[in-house]
Amino acid sequence: MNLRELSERLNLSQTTVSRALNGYPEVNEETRKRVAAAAAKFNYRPNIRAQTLATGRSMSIGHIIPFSKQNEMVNIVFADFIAGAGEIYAQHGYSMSLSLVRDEDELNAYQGVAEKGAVDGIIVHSPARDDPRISFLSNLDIPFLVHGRASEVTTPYSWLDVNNKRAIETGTAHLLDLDHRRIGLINGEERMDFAQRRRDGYLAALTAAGITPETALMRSGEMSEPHGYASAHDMLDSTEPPTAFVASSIVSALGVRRAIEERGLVMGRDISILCFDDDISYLPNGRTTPVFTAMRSSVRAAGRRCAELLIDQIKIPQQGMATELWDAELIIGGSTGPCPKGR
Amino acid sequence: MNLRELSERLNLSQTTVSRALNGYPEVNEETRKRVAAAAAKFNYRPNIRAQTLATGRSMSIGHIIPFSKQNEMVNIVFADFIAGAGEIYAQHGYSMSLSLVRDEDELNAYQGVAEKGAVDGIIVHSPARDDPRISFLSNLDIPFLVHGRASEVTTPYSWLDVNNKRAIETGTAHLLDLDHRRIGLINGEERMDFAQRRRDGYLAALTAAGITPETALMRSGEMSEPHGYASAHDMLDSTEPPTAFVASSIVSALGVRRAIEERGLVMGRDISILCFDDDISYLPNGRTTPVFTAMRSSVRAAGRRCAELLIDQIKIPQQGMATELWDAELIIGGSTGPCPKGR
DNA sequence: GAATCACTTCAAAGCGCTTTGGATGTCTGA
DNA sequence: TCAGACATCCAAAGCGCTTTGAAGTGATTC
Repeated sequence: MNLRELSERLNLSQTTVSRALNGYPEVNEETRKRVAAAAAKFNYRPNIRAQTLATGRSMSIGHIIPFSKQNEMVNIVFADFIAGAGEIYAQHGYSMSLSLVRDEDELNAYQGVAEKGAVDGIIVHSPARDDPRISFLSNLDIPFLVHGRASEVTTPYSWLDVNNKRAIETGTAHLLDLDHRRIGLINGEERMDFAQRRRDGYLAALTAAGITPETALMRSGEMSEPHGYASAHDMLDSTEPPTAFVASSIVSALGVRRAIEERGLVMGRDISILCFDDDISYLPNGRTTPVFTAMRSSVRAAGRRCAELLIDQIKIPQQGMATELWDAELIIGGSTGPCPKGR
Repeated sequence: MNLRELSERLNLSQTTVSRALNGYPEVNEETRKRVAAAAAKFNYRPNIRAQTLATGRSMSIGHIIPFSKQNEMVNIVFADFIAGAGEIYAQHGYSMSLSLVRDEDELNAYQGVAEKGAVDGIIVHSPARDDPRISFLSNLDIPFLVHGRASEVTTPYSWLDVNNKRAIETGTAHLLDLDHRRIGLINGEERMDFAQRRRDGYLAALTAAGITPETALMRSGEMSEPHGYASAHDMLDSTEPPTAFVASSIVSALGVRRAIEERGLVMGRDISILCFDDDISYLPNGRTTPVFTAMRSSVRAAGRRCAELLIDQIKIPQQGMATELWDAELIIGGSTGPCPKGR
């Protein structure tokens, strides 16, 4: 059943039927009801492909995931992000188009997707410090929004980010307040902008407390359980082991905890852990009493907000760039405590 | 730059240009080269919306995620699955369309997406035992493939599943071989087909060994770390605690481990854990020496294969239903050992 | 009674591609 | 010399919708 058939059955023009269905004012209320009834009766649904061709809008938002970064990207955090974004897309009648492309094809993919008119807007994930995608997309004349920032990119662009530096600075300062002096950092890959900023926050807090950072206490790598474990394991094996850890994600924190407990040490008493908590739905950090003391910021909420901002931008293109900086919240859990005496 | 413009510059008809670009034989090799050169020069890309309207194919596969099941669906496993599927989609020129819909709208969403012609095929995730989506989609005349099975659905459909029953039966038997007699089961939600089958496998193994199952030793719920922890915690508190656990996912196993270690018990010596391991990329179960003894089956590989099967079905609709049953592999890790004497 | 207006409706022209059904010219073989 | 085969190319008709520009009503106004 298509529009022509439906309009023939109703003895109306396609114009009128289309307008009735799309809520245009210039159609008699009675006619509109007749049309609506017939549409329901014949189970008519406008063909979306024809619709997008006619309107010039695809009603879909693109997310492009590069392959080699896959483990970083199609990850635990990404899943929650798209859950949030998808919620908003649904509300506004948009769908989400995911494409996975080989790393070296990524820029091409953006271009392809934009010029082929497959999507109305693009979300850029996990930017690196000097991410080429941003200036590339700027030249492409398609609305896009970055989840995160790219410090070294100078062209203006829309973004939403957590204040990673301040978050980790606050978290580290909290450990310092508990008299910890040797604090290990287990960071994400530092070519990622957020990881770099977190490192900056860590360094800033130490420096403010008059402590000289030690490279032996700073690790970076993928935010996985084994990497958290291995990093903590190494540091705890050293002659001057840390008394506290800052972990860049709850997944690495799980690994750190394992390394601690493996030694018969008690988390929160013998060794403290503070981590960044993206408030992931199925790896929750405890409901009433959080397991880990953490800097928390919901990535799902970020997904929702990114979607809103991007849709705004698509609807009203002439408006300027949108930028939003969120602060993470310090959550006190059971994983931190005062530095044991004499250490 | 569109087809008309391009063909005018080349002094050729749209037909010829289109055919040249799409590799049809009835075009002179020299002409084809001219066309290709011009297309590259003017950076021409066919508008995908026009293309899909003209061809009647949308070149995209739908994945629909219901809201209330979100925590089950947009989860750790789902992320890896779509990573696998997306890889294959990219190879075949398909894109993936994700939509999140409220639970009560889900059937409508399938219908909408199918009848509006938004996608060429659909992947159904995490079926329940009597999943209404399957017969619904069967009536909708659109290719679809279920990742998992729905035991109580009688209409034929295409699916790919892991032999969950056999997997957990094998795993439980392994624990029995180690002389464990009290084995706790920490399962997923049993309205899900896979969870039911895993329970069946657990029961079958116990029964075969002449052991009467106890409801006190069987839990089901979301496959999260806290649920794993809480379930194990409870069971270990009972008067006759289990000496081994079967966990339905590596995430719940992490919780079980926490409950064990919290008591100062050693995993693999005092208490054994066997879990189902979906071989998730960023929660890997150890590389050379697995942390957990597990029944392993890669969900990413399943995603890849599901995509292949579905694309096949889209390309050759007249072929019958595709079904594939995969066996999980027993991986011996450090989390299991013989049952301590006298227990 | 003519002119104006608001309210409805419609025919037809796109949107940018693919594909059908020729048309044209060249070449072959009898 | 001419039918048939072959190789190339093209005009035009879709695909199913939206939207422009115009037209047909009565009702209202002067």
